[in-house]
Amino acid sequence: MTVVTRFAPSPTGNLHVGNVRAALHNWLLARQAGGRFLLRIDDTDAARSREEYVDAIRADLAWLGLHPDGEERQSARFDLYQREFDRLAATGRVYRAYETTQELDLKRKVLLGRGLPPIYDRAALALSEADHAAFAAGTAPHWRFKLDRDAAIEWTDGIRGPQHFDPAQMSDPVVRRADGTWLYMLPSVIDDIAMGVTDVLRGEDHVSNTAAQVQMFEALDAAPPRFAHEALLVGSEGKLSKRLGSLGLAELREAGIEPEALVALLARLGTADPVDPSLDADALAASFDQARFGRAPARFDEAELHRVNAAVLHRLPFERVAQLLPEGMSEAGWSAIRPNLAHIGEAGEWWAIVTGPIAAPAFDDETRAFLALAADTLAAQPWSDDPWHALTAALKDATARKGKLLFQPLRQALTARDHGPEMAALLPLIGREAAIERLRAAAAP
RNA sequence: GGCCCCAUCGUCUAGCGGUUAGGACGCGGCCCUUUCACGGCUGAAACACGGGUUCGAUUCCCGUUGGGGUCACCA
Repeated sequence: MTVVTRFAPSPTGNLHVGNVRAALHNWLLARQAGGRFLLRIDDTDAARSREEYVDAIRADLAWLGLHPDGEERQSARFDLYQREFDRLAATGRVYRAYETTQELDLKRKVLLGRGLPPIYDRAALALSEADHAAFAAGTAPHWRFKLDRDAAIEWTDGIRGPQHFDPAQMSDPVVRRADGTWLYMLPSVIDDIAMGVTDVLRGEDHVSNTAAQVQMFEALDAAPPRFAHEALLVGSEGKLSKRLGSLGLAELREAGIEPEALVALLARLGTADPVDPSLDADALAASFDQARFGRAPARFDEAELHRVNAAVLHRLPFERVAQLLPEGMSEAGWSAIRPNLAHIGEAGEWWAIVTGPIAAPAFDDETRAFLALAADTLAAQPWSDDPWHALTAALKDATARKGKLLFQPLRQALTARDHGPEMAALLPLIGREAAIERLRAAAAP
């Protein structure tokens, strides 16, 4: 059977690192199996869902290169939910309840206060038709899914192994609000069935949802998909690291992170496998393995992301970055400068140094004389393929200078910097005339 | 509080009764390089604690401590 995975964000905010990891892993899982990766916009909560977030999610996935093979939208599927809901109502698997939010809150607090788990007491299940009629006059019901408390819930989790849940320890989940709108739990199951989802890979914050949903699949006469729940990511801020929910893609992008870097890190973080900055998505997919992920929360370190970013940058081909580079920067320029970059934005600084003008430091008399000689030497020499080595070799013969004393003044006069990309690569980019000019300027008193 | 996960170098982790406790990132050193970076080699660096079980525990069991998740008319 073809593998079908899905990423099901709700458009109530921008994607963050945790979301993206889930999306990426589902994409990798589908891709390695030659299956399909679907995007499902879980916008059942009309009050919190916003169209701009839907667009942002699509844009973020595109930026990362995680192109969905299909897209669904829950707000367009309410008819389907109604039909399936009716089936459950007919068999008594959903029931009406009338407690207000405040009442439920109170019940929970009382239970918690007595050291008991806050499980719904099923009071509504004992209501008679007369009770319902009485309530119906003033209150619209919300609906709960009736868990089968006699059926132990079990599944083999792709990451956590065999799972057992006692339905008696769980509350019957509310699946429909009093205003008739849908809650996440049931539509998700209905859609997973309708969309043919074979593998549900999500964060471990969904484990208890899965327990309830396993019974929903059965109640709808469908076999549950394979489930896998991965440990969440935590931030690296201090000792009390919090769950990572805030770090958005937008700010990562602004910080100069390339999508390939985020993909490379997120594909491996939590496993023992080395992060692979090779830019090869197929290789990442081929080696993706749920079972290799640890079950303890992994720390997401932004500093590490920046390191991976540098490694990725050093491999990015010119065609990939041409649009992002300063006007006029050539492929040779990219090749020369690339190894010295941590973020692509820095390319501009170096290119500005190549194109000039530059503000070289002041030199002492002796060094100025040397730089004047360098200018003359360069002017007298034919411009070769490797002018840097031709120049330094000639100067080495003509003067007593060598090593740092030889090249450092040249670098400073030519680039106004103490360090940087290899001069052998830089000098041809600067060009003969400009180089002579810079040396003469630095030699002038 | 109930339930569910988890605990190995600074970090991510391998390990599935007897290992010089392995790898990756980071860090130190060396090499390469007429700079920095890149690259190559190399070094330092860990089994949370207390009880068991066993000839022998990092490994199995129990507890303590510590982390994470969940218990919504959010997803």
